[in-house]
Amino acid sequence: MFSKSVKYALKAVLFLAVNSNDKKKVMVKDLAKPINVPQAYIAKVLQELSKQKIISSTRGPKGGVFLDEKNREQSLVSIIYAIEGEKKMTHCLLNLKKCNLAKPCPLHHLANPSREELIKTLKNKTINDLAMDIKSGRSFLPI
Amino acid sequence: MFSKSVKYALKAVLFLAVNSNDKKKVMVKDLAKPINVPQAYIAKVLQELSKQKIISSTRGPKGGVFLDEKNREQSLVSIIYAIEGEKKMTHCLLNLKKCNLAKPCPLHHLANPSREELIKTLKNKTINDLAMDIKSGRSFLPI
DNA sequence: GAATAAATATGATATACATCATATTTAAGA
DNA sequence: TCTTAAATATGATGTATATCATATTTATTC
Repeated sequence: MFSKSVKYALKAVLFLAVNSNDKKKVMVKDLAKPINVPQAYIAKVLQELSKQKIISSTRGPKGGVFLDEKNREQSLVSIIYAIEGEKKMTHCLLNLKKCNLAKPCPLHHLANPSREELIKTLKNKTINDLAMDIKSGRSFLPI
Repeated sequence: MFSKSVKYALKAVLFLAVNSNDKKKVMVKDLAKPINVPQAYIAKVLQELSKQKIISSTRGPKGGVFLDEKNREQSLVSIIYAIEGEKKMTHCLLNLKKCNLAKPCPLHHLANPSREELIKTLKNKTINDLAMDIKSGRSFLPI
């Protein structure tokens, strides 16, 4: 479904949503272990997220990565698209260039409703929404 | 979403559904071009499908690959699972081992309904169903 | 039963994705 | 302003997926 990089990114951002704020930064090495992702790898993913303003960071001593209020209001798709681009989620399921509503591929009408439903859901949910679910015990972020 | 191998498999099977039967076999080389897939690659995929009885084949002169009546009644998921296994479609979206209804991951309730809807749809549709769509002009299999 | 034409089996190469390692930049504190 | 601690940039290695090539098996036809 999603690439590993996207899964790692989602886990990292959710972890930051619960465990950081502009006063409380988290070092990459302290984030890698609890979400069970290789440190060097998640570091690279975080760099990309930082570049695209999905997360915030400061360098040097007392530095770290974190989410500020603006970051928290981003949608979940923004994370996915930041890492693997939009096409992968919206492209024709059979990779047909000419697939469209007027000339749909055999899977188009079958699968697109579910797919579009999923995308809509991911567009409407913010990082903060999910963080509140975790904080209130409605969902969990285990290994 | 799906791997290339799965996409190629789906295209190949749909092509066979429309262009073959037990009296009319298709050679691999005559199948590769119209569905725009490298011949040597689709050959390998077809071998796997044949081994798993998703498609039929005979060797030697006048041989080829084709779908018999039984093949046509298989569901679309059977093709997907034959190539990439079931886990990939049903596993937790964040790859969490312990994700389940009692302790759901943050994406669980969000994404699973759409996902299960899609799987159900793919389970209920047979290859023949889609072949009829193509034959009647309701859907298309272009490049 | 020999020649031929097809799928099948096997393995080699290429490309993309995942992981690891290290040098560079930046900010804090003494 | 020097030292240190953090993220960042860059590149190297490993692994899985995709692609290519070739030898083997099997069925047909003469």
